[in-house]
Amino acid sequence: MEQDHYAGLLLENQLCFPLYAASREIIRLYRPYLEALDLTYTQYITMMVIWEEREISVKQLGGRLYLDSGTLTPLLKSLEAKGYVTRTRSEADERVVLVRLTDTGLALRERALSVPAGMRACLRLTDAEAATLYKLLYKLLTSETGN
Amino acid sequence: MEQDHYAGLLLENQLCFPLYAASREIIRLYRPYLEALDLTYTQYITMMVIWEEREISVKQLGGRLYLDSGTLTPLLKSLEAKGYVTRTRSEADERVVLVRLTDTGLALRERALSVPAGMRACLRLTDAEAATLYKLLYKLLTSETGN
DNA sequence: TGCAATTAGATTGTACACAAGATAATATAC
DNA sequence: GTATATTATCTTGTGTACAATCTAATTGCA
Repeated sequence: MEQDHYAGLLLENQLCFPLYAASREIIRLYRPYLEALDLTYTQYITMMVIWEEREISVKQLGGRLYLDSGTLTPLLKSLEAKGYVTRTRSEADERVVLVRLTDTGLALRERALSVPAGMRACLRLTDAEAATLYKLLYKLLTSETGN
Repeated sequence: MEQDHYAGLLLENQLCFPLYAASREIIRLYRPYLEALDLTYTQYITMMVIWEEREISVKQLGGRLYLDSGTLTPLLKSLEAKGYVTRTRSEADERVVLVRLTDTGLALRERALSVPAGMRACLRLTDAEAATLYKLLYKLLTSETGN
């Protein structure tokens, strides 16, 4: 009786909890790999976008990463202090701050090349499972904005 | 050529990123529901375990939630300040702090009953998709500890 | 043109996460 | 039985997250 009534509030019946816990566990697994690059996990995924784009505004970066300026501003200042990027106001629109990859930042990409394979080896999922998980996570991520 | 070489470092080819981003998005969706209960998301899942156990040590709580005392100590002090739990040293072992549900904390459970259904309505996943996702997330969560 | 609305970014304040180190209590080895 | 190791928790410091607020620049429109 009571079990049924409160079953919805049991941790083991939540979808959010394994999502939250697994996310933190994966980030924890990245730590040793990323420490060698002097990057945190958030800095790492930020660098991924910058490696791809070479130059991008804070706003666009936030759109890609689902992060706002409150998180990105200090993070980008830190990446700038490490010498991986520069931050300059756009001349075309002074509101915009453009983040640009430096040579040091580009060189870091080479050293980061081994990270993804190392991480994949840590995860005990088959390729099919990983693909299914990937699809479902993106469905979650892109579907709930309407509410 | 270059694309292939660096494909592993593209954000869109990461499994970790949608995991991380979806986790934050779901927690963001919980916010309006939990604000009415004066709980953050982490406090909410902590209360779930305490509602279930009534009394639990900080260590056991950390095992259930994958959180350490550095996170839990201030969080539990905050829950204590709100009147939902008490924190007392175990008499049997003075190293252990026992967290106990108060009457106020128990009453909060009633008000939390509507949260899970409200959240499920926000997620546009079928029951089958949710079940698959749940299974894969727990596989991730429980399988990578060996490395 | 001129001004209200919008936009991009920075700042502030609160709350995690978590590594690293400290402290006190208990268990273990000898 | 005592020295040592282990354990549980707390504390400190760093780095996110994110809401709310602020500022400055740009856009839109009457």
